[in-house]
Amino acid sequence: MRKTRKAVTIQDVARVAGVSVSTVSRVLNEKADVSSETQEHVRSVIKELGYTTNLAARSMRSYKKNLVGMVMPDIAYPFAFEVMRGVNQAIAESEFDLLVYTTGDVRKSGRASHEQKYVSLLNNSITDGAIIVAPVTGEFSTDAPIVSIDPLMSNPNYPSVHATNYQGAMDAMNYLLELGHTRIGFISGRAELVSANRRLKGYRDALKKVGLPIDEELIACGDYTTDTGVICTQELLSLDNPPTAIFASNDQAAMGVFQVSQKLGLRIPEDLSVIGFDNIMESRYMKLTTVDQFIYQMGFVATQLLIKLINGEELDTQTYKMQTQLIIRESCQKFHGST
Amino acid sequence: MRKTRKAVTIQDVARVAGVSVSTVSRVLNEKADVSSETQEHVRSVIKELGYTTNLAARSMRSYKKNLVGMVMPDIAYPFAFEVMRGVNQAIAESEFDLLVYTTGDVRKSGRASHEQKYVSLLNNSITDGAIIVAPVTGEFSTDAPIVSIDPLMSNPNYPSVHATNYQGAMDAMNYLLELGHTRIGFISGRAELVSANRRLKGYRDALKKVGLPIDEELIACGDYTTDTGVICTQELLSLDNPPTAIFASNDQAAMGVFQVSQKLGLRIPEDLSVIGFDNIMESRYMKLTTVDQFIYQMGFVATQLLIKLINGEELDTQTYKMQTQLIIRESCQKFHGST
DNA sequence: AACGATACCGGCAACGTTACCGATATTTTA
DNA sequence: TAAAATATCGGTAACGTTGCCGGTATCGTT
Repeated sequence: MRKTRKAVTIQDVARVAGVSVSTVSRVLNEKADVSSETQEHVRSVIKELGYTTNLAARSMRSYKKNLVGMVMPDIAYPFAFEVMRGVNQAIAESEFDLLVYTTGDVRKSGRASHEQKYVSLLNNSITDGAIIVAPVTGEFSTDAPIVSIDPLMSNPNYPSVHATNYQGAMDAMNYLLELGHTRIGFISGRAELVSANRRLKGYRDALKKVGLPIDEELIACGDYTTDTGVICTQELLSLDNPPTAIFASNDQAAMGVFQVSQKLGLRIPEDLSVIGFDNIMESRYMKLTTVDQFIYQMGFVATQLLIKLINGEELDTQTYKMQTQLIIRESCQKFHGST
Repeated sequence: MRKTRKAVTIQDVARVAGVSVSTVSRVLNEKADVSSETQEHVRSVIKELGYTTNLAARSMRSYKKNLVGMVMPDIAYPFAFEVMRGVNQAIAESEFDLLVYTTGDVRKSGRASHEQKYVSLLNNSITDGAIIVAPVTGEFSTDAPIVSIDPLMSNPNYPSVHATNYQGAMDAMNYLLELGHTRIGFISGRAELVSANRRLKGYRDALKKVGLPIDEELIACGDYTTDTGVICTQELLSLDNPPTAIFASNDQAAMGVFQVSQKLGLRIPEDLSVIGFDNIMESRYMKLTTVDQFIYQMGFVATQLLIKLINGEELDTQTYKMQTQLIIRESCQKFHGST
C-alpha cells in the first residue's frame, strides 16, 4: 500500500557504509573529526537509504533541539490565528522551528489532564521552551523556559505578555460617553479569565468616574464567542430600557451584536452603537470600532522573549504590557436624545 | 528565576513511592496488574512530585502515541488557517491530539533539508501519522501513514486530498464568458504547484472551447500572494488592450486586483470584473465572486482519512477529490461593448 | 630513529520509558 | 492437602541517538 522501508536507523547506515555508528552521528551533527571522503560516503548512503534521524531519540540524548513549542487548547478561532501569525513571524526570523500543540477543543480533556499533557511536551522532552496561550494554572514543573500570553493570573514564576485590558476598556467607554451615550450595555468575557475581568472593571470604573449609575441589568454574561454574543444582545435589547450602545468584550461577541441587529432591523450605528475589543481581521470589513490589543505583536514579542530565555539571556521585565489602542471606524455614533 | 524542579523522572517517582519503575509505568498506562492501593499511592506521589512522562522517551519505546502530526512550511496565510480549522475540528472529535510543525517560512531551509526535517518528525518518532500540506516531494521513507493535501504531484504512494482545480477554473471562466467578457486576464499561481497548473489549463481550455484566441499577454505570472497580485494587475491593466475581467488564481491575488483598482479609480465590478479562487474568509467581506474549494473540508477529510489509516483500516480511494463550487457575489458584471 | 602531536574513528554508556519474563505471595481447584 | 491458577510486582533488556573516552594510523619534529 505505502512504500515503507521500515524504520531506517543510524545502525543501518553505519552497516551499509561500513563505518561505526559514532561516525555516522558525527557526520549528521557536522562535527569536525571526520575526513571529507568518509563524510561524503556516509552522506551518500544516508541519501540512498532515505535515512532521517529519529527526533525522539535525539532529543532524549542531546539538549539543544532548536524547537519552540506552543500550546493552545483550540487553534480555530481568530485570536489564536493572530497569535500564531506573530509567533510564526518571529520563528521565521530565528534559527528555531515551531511545534504547535493542541487538543482541538478546550473541553476535550479536563483541565488538569490537558495541562499535564502539555507540560510533558516540554519537560525536557521535545522542545527548548514553550509559549503557552491563556494557561489556567500557574505552576509548571519543567526545566525549560516558558512564556505565557494572556495568562489566567499574573504569575511570578514565568514571564508573560498581555494587553492593558483595563486601560483599553476605559478608552472604549470614554469614547462612548463622549458620544453622549449613558445607557451602555456590556457583554462580558469568560469569567475565569483575567482579561475579561479587567475589561469589566474598566467598564465599571469608567461609568463611576463620570458619576453614572451602574445598572447590573446592562451587564450580560458572555464567553467571548459569537453564539453567546447573540444571546447576550437579545437579552440587552429586550430590556424595558434598552441600551443605546453596546460594548462587547471582544470582536467575536460584537459580531453577535451585528447579527441580532440585522435581524431586528436595527441599523448600526444609527440605531445602535457597537464597540468591540481585539481588532481581529474581520473587524476591518465590518467597520467595527474596536480596541486593538495587537495580538500579532503579542505573539511576536512572546516568542522573542522565549528565545532570549532559551539562549540564557536575562529579561528586563517579567510582565510585558502591550499598549492597546482605540481604532475608530463606523460602528458608533453620537447619541441624540431618547429613541 | 523560574521555579524549576529539575526533570522529575519515573525513577524518582518509583524511589519515593517505594515501588519499582515497572509498577509506576503500569500505573501510568493503566494496566490491570496493579492493586488499587498501590495505584492510589503511586498516583499521589506522581501528583506530589509533579511528574509528567517524557514524551520523547515514551514514543521511542511504545508505538501508539495518539498524536497526529501536520506539516506546513508557513502557517500565517489564509489557506493554511482554513486547513487548520478543518483539521482542528476532526482532531477535536477524535481521541488524537495535534502537533503542527512549521519552519515559519518556506525559504528558511532549503527544500531538501525541510523535507528531511519533517520526515524526522514522523519517521516512527513522535506521531502516529501525518498530514502534509502541499508537499514538494513524492517520496517519504517512513513507517507511519501519510495523507497529503494539495500535493505537488499526484502520487500513488500515499493518499491525497485535493480540489477539482480544473473544473473550478472552467466554471469561473464559463461564468465570465456568459457575462460577455472576451478579454479575460489571468493571474497564475506558483508554477511548480499542480493546483496552479490545473487552473491555468482550465483557463486555456475554457477559452478554446468557445473558440476564443489565447492571448499570452493576458496571462500574468503570479505566485498566490497579494503582493505579486498587485504587480500582475498593473501589468495587465497597462496593456494596450487591457482585459475587462481578471481571473485570479486565488483570492489573495484577487485582493491585489482590488488594491490596484482602487488606486487607479477603477470600480469593481462596473469597470472591471474580478473572480478569485479559494473562498477564504476575507472574500465574503470583499464581496468577491470566487470558486470555493472547501479548504476547511479538505483539512477535515484528510484528517479523517489519516485516522482511518492509523487504525489500520483500508481506504476506498487513494485520491479524494473535493468538488469545487462557484460562489457568486458582486465582483463581476455583464460586459457591455468596448470601454 | 624515536618521540609526541594530530587526524580520524570505534566502543561503550547513558538518556527515560515500556515490553517482556520471571518471581513471589495468595487464592482456587481437584 | 497438594497442585495449579491467579494477582501483584520487580528485574532486565531493549528503543535510537549522542557524549565521552580511548585507540590506531599518519605526520612532523629533533
